[in-house]
Amino acid sequence: MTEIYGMAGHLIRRLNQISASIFADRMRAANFDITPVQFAALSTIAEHPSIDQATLAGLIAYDRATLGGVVDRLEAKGLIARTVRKTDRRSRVLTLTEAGRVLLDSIKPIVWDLQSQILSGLDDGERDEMLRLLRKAADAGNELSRAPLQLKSNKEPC
Amino acid sequence: MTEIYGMAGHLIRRLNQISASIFADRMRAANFDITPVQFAALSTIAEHPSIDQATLAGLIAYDRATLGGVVDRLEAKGLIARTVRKTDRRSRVLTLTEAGRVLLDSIKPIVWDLQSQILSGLDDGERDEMLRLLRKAADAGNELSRAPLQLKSNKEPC
DNA sequence: TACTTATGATAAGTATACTTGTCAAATTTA
DNA sequence: TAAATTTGACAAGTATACTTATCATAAGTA
Repeated sequence: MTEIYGMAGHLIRRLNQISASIFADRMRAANFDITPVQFAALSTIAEHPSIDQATLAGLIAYDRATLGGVVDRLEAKGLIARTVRKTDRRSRVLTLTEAGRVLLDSIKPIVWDLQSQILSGLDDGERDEMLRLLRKAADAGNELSRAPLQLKSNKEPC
Repeated sequence: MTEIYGMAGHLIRRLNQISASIFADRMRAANFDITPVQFAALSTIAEHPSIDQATLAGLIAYDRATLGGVVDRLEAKGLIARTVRKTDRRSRVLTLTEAGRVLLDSIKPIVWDLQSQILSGLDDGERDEMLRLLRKAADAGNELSRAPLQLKSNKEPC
């Protein structure tokens, strides 16, 4: 019937919209004003204190320009602090504030819980297989993305 | 290690970015200036001549406001014509122009071909299974999306 | 040490992808 | 038929998600 419905790209886009909607709904229901990227950034800063923006962008697979805006908003909300690194005055070092840590701890269980809702149409076996295939496809296509995941840093660890 | 990497939402977002990048690369390589949504709109208008914007939005799972901008750009490029419907002066009726039809015919084979590239990390069996699971998950989650797919029209057919 | 190159960040511009609100026109209901 | 509701489209505002360009600072090379 309609041509696009079976296309991989179209289905992935729709599933991404569903995923984003669920995230927004659950956050709003719990009275938190946090988007998916903002969560990814907060979570990764918590695991890598004093990370710089470019490295963070690589770890969550974002381009630097987009991440700059995300970081602006997190700073405006008082969830992170941004300071110039002494050893390299070009780079801005990111750390969670106390408010940021408290918020992250509060939303983590919600974010974990909502993951299964995203694939709620699938049974347990299908969900496992879907996650395996998603991981495999995303890894294989990584370099085709405009903002590939970059796990290796060419710097000393933060 | 890093918490977000195994999450369904994160993987779906990355795969969507990969998909969008591949689409953009292939269009640019063939010297076409068309985005994925614009293709979805053109393709669906071709299948439903004289469709109105709201119905089109439902058929490609977009909200009306976003689609308004997409349609603006397609009209500005001379690919579609937008006229006021006589039987309902609120609604704008969309049709492909000759240029739109020629363009659509040119890019269709490219779009078909690029679908397999999106899942190039998977073997044939895995790809079929992935498409099945994507379809199942997207259908099940449809109503959770902000812009659900709406196949049934409450109007007479266009 | 001067010169080149690379890198972190930002700025400006485009295109989604939504939200809320408004307006006009149509439909339904009273 | 008048009033209430619904609906199609658009406007304004926010947040990604990119592109290209620029700037400042570092690092490497001659």
